Amino acid sequence: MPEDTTSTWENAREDFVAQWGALGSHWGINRTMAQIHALLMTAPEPMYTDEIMEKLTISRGNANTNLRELVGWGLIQIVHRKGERREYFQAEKDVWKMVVTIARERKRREIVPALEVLKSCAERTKEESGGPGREFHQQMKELQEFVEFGIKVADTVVSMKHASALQWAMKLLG
Amino acid sequence: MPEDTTSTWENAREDFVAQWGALGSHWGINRTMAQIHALLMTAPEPMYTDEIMEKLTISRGNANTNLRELVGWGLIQIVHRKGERREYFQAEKDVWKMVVTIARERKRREIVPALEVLKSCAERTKEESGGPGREFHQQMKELQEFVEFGIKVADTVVSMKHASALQWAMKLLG
DNA sequence: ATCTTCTTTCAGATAATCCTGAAACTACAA
DNA sequence: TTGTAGTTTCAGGATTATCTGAAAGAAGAT
Repeated sequence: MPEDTTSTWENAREDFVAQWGALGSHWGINRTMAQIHALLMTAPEPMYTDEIMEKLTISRGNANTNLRELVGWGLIQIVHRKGERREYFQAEKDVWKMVVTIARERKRREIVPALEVLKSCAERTKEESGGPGREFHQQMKELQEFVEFGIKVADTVVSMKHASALQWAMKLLG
Repeated sequence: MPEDTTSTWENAREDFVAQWGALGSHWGINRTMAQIHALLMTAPEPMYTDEIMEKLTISRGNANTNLRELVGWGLIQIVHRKGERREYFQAEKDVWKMVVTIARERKRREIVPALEVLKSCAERTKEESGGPGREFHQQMKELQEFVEFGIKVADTVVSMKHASALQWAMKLLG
């Protein structure tokens, strides 16, 4: 087996990393952060900063910032090897756990603040007695209730174990 | 009632527009596009380009581009008034329909292409007999199946009428 | 055909985001 | 204390996304 050429799985991995990065940037997630995540998701062993820098050809600062960010999201963990000082990083590989984590974080960071604004918009216009003001109020309330309901459903699903969620979804499809 | 000050509901509306814009940009949607959408969602009457330009203080080119984009997403419609040549725009106000539209478009534009890459990654590594290559293959397959399953669930939910979806969700919540 | 009103396009300007690299920092070891 | 290995920070640079405005295009009205 030639050692100087990249193996098939490593080529596929590079495509995966690139696509994950592109997907991230369409969903408001920094491309590099998504790429690091993809890299760690598919890493046979935990990796350390310099390996990641080299694989993605990015600077130390960039790698460090995005690794911290990923730790902040709870998508990767720092692990230590006995006798070694440097930090290694590993990603959660279970897809369901990953999705749950992302859902929790996005809710906390984006949905809840948006909901607060909807509530405030509804509250401030509740005295509107007619016309456009009243219509606006109704609309904000409707939107608020929809989001609150959506949060409840998401919370329920996300608190399930993978198997339960699967079973539940199968029933829906059946 | 003083006519020279902005009414309460219009202040609330401005907050809503701003927040919707911010939310959009956290989810990979151009801020202006989201703002125009918010503006039209809360417009008592269909609006035309110049009104939108003024409300959001944006250029004609920007307004036009993002209005077309919104039409492309199916989130707003062009309407004509009899005897008038210019185009008016109105947004779908039903929240459920709106969510369904967004889900359909994002699936088509982002999820399906990403799925193709997963499939290709899995396909290209199916011969890997062991070690990291095999692990990678398994992971891609798992991810692919998860996404395909997610798409099925989403399609099912999205094809429901609002009332059915609500009923179904209520049962889930217990 | 020419005018008028409205729409579209796009090159260049602007703004938002992201990245680099070097210096500062931390902590353990000798 | 000095050295070494690793981590963090952040000012300035690079890149990408977005916006402007003016010119060109379209189509009904006269």
